[in-house]
Amino acid sequence: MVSQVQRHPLAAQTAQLLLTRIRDGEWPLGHRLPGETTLAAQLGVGRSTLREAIRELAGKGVLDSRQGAGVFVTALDVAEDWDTVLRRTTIASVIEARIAIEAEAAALAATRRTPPICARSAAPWPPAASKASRYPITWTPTWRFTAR
Amino acid sequence: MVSQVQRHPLAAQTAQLLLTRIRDGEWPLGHRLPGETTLAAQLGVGRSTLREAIRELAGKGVLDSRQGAGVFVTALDVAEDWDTVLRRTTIASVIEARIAIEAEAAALAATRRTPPICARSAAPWPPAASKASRYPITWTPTWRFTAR
DNA sequence: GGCGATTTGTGCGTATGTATT
DNA sequence: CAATACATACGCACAAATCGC
Repeated sequence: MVSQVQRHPLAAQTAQLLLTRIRDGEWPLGHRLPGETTLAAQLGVGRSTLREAIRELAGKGVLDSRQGAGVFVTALDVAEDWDTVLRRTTIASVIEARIAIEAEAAALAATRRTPPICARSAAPWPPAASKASRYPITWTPTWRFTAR
Repeated sequence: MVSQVQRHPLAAQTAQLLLTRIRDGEWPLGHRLPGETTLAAQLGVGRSTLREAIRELAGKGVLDSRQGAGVFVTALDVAEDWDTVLRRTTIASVIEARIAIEAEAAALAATRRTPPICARSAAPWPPAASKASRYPITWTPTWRFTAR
C-alpha cells in the first residue's frame, strides 16, 4: 500500500518516536513512563511491539525498566552524544566534572532531604533507595562538560 | 524451570549470551542466525524474550533482522566502536572515573549523609539521628586520572 | 509487617507479510 | 508460479516484583 519502502520495523519506529518524545521533555529525566498497556494503546501498537522498542532504548541506555515499578528515563540522548562530548574534553575538565558528579550523586542518594544549591534540576528519582537496593545504582547524567 | 536470573532480566542475559557467541565466532559476519523458534528452544527462553534480546542487539548495531529472511550479524562487537572512540579521545579514564565517583558518592551519601561539596557551609548538616550504617562502604578507589 | 493493586517479565498461540526455494 | 520457511505483529495469560495503604 505504501509506495515508499519502510525497511524499519514497527518496533524501531516506536523506539524512535519514544526517543523523540523524551528529547522533547515529555518525560523528564528520572521520571516514569506510562504503563506498557496504556502507552501501547496510546501509540496504537501492541504491548509486545512496545516492549521491543523499550528494550531497544534500554540497550542504548536511555530507558530502564524494572519489574513491578515501571519504565524510567535514564538519559536524554544516546551514546553518540558521549563521543561528541568526550572529544572536547580535557583532563582539567574531568577534575571539575568530578566535583559536579560527586555533588549531584550525593544529592540524589541522600533522599533529597536537603536540595543543594548546585543541583540544577529537581527531577523526582523514583527508586527512593529506601529498601535494600539490590539493584545497581543508576546514575543520571544531569551534568555536562562545558567547552572552555 | 531454569532461573539463573541475577539482577538483569532474562532478555538482557540472552542478549549478552548471544553477543558472547557472536564474539566467539559461532556465527560469522553476515551470516544468518538460526530461526527464532529453534534458537529460543535452544536457549531455553520464549520467543518474546529472544526477540527482545535480538532487538536490543539490533539497536546496538550488532544484529539486523529482516522479515522473511532471518537475523544476520552486522558487527562482531559493540564495544569495539566505543573502544575506538575512547582510544581516539585518549580520555577513557572519564568513564571509569564516572562509575567510581558515582559509587563512591552514593555510598557516602547513603551511609554518612555527607553533604555535597557545593552545599558545605558553616551551617550544620543534620547531625541528629545519625543511624548506624547498614550498608558498609566497601568501595576502594580503583580509578585514577591518567594524564596523556 | 501484611495485603492488595499495579506493573513489568515471560511464554505461547495465531494471523500476516515477505523472502527463499 | 506455488510452496515453504521465517520474521513481524498482536493479543492473552500467568508469574514475579514493586509500591501504596
